[in-house]
Amino acid sequence: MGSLTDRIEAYIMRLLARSDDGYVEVRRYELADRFECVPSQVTYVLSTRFTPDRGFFVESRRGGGGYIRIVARHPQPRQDGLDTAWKRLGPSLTEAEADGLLQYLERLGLASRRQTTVARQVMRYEAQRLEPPMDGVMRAAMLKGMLVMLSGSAHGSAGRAGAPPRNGAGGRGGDIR
Amino acid sequence: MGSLTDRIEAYIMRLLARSDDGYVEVRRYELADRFECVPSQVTYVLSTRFTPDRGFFVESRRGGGGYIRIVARHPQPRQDGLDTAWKRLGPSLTEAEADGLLQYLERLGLASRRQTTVARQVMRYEAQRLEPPMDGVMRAAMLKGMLVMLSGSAHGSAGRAGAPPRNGAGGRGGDIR
DNA sequence: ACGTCATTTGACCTTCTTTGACTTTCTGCG
DNA sequence: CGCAGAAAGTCAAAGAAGGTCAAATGACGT
Repeated sequence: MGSLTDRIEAYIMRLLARSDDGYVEVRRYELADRFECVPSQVTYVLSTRFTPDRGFFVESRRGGGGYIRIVARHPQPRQDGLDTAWKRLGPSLTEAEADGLLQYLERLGLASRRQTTVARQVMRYEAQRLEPPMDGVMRAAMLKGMLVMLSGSAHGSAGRAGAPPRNGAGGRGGDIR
Repeated sequence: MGSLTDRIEAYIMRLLARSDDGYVEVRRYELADRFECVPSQVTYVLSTRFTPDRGFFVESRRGGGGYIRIVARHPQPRQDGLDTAWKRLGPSLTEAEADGLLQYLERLGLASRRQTTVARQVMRYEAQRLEPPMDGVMRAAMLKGMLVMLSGSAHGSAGRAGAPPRNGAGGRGGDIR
């Protein structure tokens, strides 16, 4: 457990959580050195885990004094993160979009790993039996239901979140800037 | 009794019972090794015993550091009326049915007045802009999302949202299948 | 015995991770 | 300007899991 990639991801996540600007700068070779791996391993982690899809942006410079800057789109776990979530919620969602939202909720500590996992699975299961236009509506609706529960206190609400997740909509080539 | 499949199933069940988050992660080859069988035997057990309609979801990842995660929809066997609620939940719901379920949740103290009210409003609003076959799907999905949040974290009361961020390493999300 | 359904196995496939050789960009300095 | 050195980027091959599928075997009911 805990592949190299996972450990590096966790490390960067920790740095991000600690910084209050919502971004961190690292040296590729320093990371590689700390984790005793080849530099390109770092590139791999960045391109598969810190994608725009998951709410991150990566910027870098080569040459002397080069660096890699990782910016989190949602820096502070804030209570009004819920509003943001509602705003990101349209009438229909693709699987990737729904996934991004679930990860977002988990990062903010609004939903637990368990909850997001179950939600993801139920969505999959249900989507498979629905015709194309409907699956998106179903995903959006499920998310809405989840948000509704988060928005009110019944007794103790949601569980707390665990560690930062990852998952994948297969980070396509790291591209760009 | 005592078929290989049964023993592996029992073993996983035990792991699940012991975990307090309602899910466990295993390595396919480790299980195969422990039970001295081929890896695909494990796949067989999972696909015949840990199915969605028995209340389980399986998520996995290939490649280095791969794993198989088994999640129980109801961490605590059958607490509250959650299970009943899931059963009453088909692929589609009329407004009246959805309403009945919301009342049911409220009666059990699983959802607050505020939550059910918001839910009802959102459903109304959304239903109005959907074509006939879809509104029902939407209602059912919203309820599913609500139930997912309710089955939150293992021990009923669970953590309070907004609890300490903490979060270090360890995260491993997963792909879904 | 015979047919059917559930288990076991095993050969082969797909996906994710790790490595390493080679390329492209920058910065600084003659 | 042009070159050296410092970073970071690319890409493809090798390694590590897990998934599939169908054939062989077993269990059971009629």
